[in-house]
Amino acid sequence: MAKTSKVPEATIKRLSIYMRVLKDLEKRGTEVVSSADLAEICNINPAQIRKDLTYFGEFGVRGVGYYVKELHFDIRKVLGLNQRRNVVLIGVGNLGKALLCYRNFSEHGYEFVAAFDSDASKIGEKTPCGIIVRDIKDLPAVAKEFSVDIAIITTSAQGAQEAATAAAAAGVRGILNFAPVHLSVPKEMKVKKVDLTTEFDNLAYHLQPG
Amino acid sequence: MAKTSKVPEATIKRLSIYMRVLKDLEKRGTEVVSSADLAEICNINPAQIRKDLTYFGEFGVRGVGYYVKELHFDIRKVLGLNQRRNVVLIGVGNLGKALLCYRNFSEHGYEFVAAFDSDASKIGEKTPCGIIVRDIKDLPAVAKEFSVDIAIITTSAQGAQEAATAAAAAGVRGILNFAPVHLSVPKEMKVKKVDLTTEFDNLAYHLQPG
DNA sequence: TGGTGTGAACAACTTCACAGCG
DNA sequence: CGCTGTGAAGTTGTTCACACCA
Repeated sequence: MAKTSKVPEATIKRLSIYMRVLKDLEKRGTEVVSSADLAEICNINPAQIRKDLTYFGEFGVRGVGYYVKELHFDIRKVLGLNQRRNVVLIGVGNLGKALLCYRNFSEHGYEFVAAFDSDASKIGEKTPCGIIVRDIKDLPAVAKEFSVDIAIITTSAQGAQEAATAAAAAGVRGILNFAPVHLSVPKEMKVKKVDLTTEFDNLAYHLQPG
Repeated sequence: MAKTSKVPEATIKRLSIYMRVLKDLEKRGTEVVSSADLAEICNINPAQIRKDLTYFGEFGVRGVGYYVKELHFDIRKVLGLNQRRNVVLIGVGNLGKALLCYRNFSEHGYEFVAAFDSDASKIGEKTPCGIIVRDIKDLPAVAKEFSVDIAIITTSAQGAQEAATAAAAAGVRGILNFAPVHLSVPKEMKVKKVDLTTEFDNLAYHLQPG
């Protein structure tokens, strides 16, 4: 199996969606699911689903479909979700505080181990969820102690590049960036950007007549 | 100008990014910018930028570049950002509360006019930012009073479809969905999905060796 | 029979390369 | 001369259609 010939980024994104649906189906006791069923639930073309899966192996049974439990397990493995991940957050503003409290992450195996800010007046502050804000200077020590591999950046646009550079220096390898700027990082790192204002602008565009 | 022959969704997304950069350049007093300069800042191919712009007109001057102020104005117009937009939020959990406090939205012309929940115990509660949680049943009245065109859904996965249906019935035309489910809506509506767990999973995948 | 796995056709988007113009 | 605007080429991702097999 696993001939990683060249997997589209979009496929990875969808695998994560399939996984969530499978988790749900498993909880409900569904044993078998076809690509057509999954397609219906996710609103994705069935052929797309089959193709996505075959990038990583042959998980289905012809004439039957996919065994839910088995496929769920296999996708988890493909995505590397069989271990919990330690996460830090940099930039404890409103959005940062909210994400620290967002329980969903922990349920999916992502654990906040620390939060940082460069604003001296915030350091030592205890966030609603019980995490204490630390000086960004402590990041390398924390990253080493907890083996942190993901950083969430929720600083202002101005502070984001500095945060990314600090994360890179501390050995963090993945960044989820909420600041509205492009980040330059070493090529072995992976950055994903979430740009909420862009999403709004996009809706605004489509709201226009004509 | 404006021959809307068929604009890629990706182009709209990028226009929003260009706009933010132009806003910044304008503030700094830069008068002219070339596609190469913009490309550098946004980390996008220059030809891509020129092509994106020509979907909506000829904004540049050959041999010179683009006048920052002018282009900024023109893109705002294209995106339909010359009016403020009223927004409601449905589902006042942690994430919902945080978004209500997120000042950035207001700075970009998006104004929260109300927040809703279906949980009776939350109704009447005042969020940190001063918005009072209302019964979801009041949505139609509020939508009519304020001419709401965008709803943010931050309910649980279970509550999301119901929220979307309510929004649709109230005449809302755009949805920004943070719940991890596909929403069925009338075809004249536009839904954008923000899936934070999927983003994490994506990072986890890339963290794997090999 | 029914649903997977997959090459081949198709569609969408990106980049190149250069003509055209200030 | 330099940078935009753009057809054409290239690349990437999606859908079709059907062979194949439990």
